Amino acid sequence: MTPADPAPGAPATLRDVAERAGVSMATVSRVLADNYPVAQRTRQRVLRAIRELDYVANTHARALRGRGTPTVAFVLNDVRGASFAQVAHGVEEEAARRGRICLICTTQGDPERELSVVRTMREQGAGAVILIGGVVDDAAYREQMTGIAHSLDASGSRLVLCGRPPLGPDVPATCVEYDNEGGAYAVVSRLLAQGHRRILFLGADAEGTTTVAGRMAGYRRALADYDAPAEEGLVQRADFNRADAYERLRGRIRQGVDFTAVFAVTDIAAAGALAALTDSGLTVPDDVSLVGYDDVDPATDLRPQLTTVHVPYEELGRTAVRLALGLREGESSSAEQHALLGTHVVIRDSTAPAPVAR
Amino acid sequence: MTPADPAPGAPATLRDVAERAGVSMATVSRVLADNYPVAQRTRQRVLRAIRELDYVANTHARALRGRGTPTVAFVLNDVRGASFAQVAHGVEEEAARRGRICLICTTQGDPERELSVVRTMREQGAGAVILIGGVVDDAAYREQMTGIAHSLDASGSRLVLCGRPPLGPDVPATCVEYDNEGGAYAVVSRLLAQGHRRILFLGADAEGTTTVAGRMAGYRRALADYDAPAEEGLVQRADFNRADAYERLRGRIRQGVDFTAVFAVTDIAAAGALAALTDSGLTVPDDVSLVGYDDVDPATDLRPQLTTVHVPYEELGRTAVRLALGLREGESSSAEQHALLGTHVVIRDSTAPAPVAR
DNA sequence: CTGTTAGCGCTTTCAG
DNA sequence: CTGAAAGCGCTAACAG
Repeated sequence: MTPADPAPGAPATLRDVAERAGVSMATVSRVLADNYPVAQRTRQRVLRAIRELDYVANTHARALRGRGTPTVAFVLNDVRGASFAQVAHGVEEEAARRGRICLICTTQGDPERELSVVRTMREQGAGAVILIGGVVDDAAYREQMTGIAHSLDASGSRLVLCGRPPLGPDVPATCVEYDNEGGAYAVVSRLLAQGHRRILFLGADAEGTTTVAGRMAGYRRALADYDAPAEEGLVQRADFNRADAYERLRGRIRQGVDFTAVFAVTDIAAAGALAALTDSGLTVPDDVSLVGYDDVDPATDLRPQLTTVHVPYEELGRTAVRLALGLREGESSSAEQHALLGTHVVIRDSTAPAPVAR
Repeated sequence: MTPADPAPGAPATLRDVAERAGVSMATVSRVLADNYPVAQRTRQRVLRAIRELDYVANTHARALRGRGTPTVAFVLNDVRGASFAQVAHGVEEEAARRGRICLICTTQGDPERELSVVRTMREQGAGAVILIGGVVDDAAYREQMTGIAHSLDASGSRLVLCGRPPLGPDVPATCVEYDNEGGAYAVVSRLLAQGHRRILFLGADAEGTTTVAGRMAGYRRALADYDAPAEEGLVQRADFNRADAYERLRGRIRQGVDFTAVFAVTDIAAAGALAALTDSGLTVPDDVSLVGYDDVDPATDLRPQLTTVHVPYEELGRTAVRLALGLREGESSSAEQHALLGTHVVIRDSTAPAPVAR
């Protein structure tokens, strides 16, 4: 074995390369960085040594020295959700375009774990930490997030809240929202304009996460504007998944159908709702109209096709990265550190005018 | 400003903490690691300084010194695919359970980018690099992967091929497959047993990726076993998405329906196929039977419900992590570095006996 | 053009 | 129990 060979099991180091090429470490470093004149012959020798030893630079040592590959951290509940996956894709895309690598971490909806993940990201030296998904917006949460925002800011990083309300004017955090409440208002208004008066809200959560709260606010505002009843009884709880939406609505229907339309809080819930309605012998939209929220791909296959609210999820992810990184690079100013993306209703076949008599 | 305060914009370092607490860096380090006796009073002082300075340890410096948070890298085409997202979830889960953080990277199906991502992961010092998704299994690919496997092995890491064929006995790589060909054989056999003879294969790709090739092999073997015609004309090309499957099948139907069943290469393709059949005035399963592959969640909403092949995607991800990390930790032996998970047919409502006459 | 040197922030012997 | 000091692998002055 050549003396310049690295120990087996351990990766080759810059020193190994230097020894094998018969040059100094600095020269190897310069060949790698390619930002300094190096003689052709020397460069060739170094490159050969690199190839022979299958050398790759150690990111950690680089990062320590200041020149680390800046990463973008993206924290979400669960990769399996279609809408969050879309945001993740937007983030990945924009991060890649800017030569950043992207770290995706999941929390399984546990705020505890969210904190620990953010901490890890800070240790990691991420250039931006993007958080997405609804949360329970209480004092404890705001305080904690504000702390994180300041910590991140102090380490030269940036907190981005995506699809969550802003923390306040003095908190150094970027906020990328979509018009959650407006989308709900628009889609429910449409139902009301079609003569529906009793509209079931399906998918209220016990905790009151921001996403659901916003959609419910839009629902309520629309009802108020049309003088429709806003009974507590028309708000139906359900967990954030298809199965629970199905079960809850089936149960509800068994106790009598006192509504002519259903506003499902997500397309996934709408899928469950559609099955529940159909399985109960109700026809959509003739007997009951149905609308969803999110406009995710899988909803394409619902029959009748679902009227829903389109959310620009991918754009949300791209914007988050753009603003956060742009800030450090002078592309965007701190005045632009709040974006509100529009939503719009997509009309398909799951709604019809309310039946005249029931 | 206290002299012990770190420069603004830069994170606090261990030295800052030490100065503020009036102890040596070593002591702080020991408090952090909690693996050495430290006097109660001293520990309290240190902890307070840590809190006051909002200190977090620098991962890179730690990694450099040997005690880095070992990461698991997961490389896939696109987070938006439901099946890959499931694998990703399995990986996340198992990695988290073992205290590893998980780095998810996407390649957009570009082999070039796959290589560069793997390289980055090696620089990063990932404990395992998990690759998933079909590939074109040619000599160039095998050679390249073999190289990567050896490189990773030499750096104390491990390459895991997930849902891809193994590279060979002498290549230090872990392989976690599912019975791709067997699943296709089983589901096509079922169609044949129901009297279907002319079964359209929908979703052949021009390149011949391993996933499609395996499913096609199962299809062919089943046809052969039942003496059914294996005409080239019954193999229909289509890209890996719903829209193309729809278009291709519509076009095909316009030229005449010379088949009684369709085997769609994925559930997503099946969704497109179902729409194409329905839009062409054909009833599933009365006129044409339809089967898919993957058993992903979104397929739940197809009507009629789709008969398909279940693939244990989440388990695939968990197994990948378990084997790769277990190897280094002595839990699994190198003999177990190949796993073949089973698949099975899930019978729902999209198939029926072949019509007697057409 | 190339080599020497001084750290980046942390852990870990080895001496108190 | 605590501190001093040596490096992990790399880059960036500073000298040749």
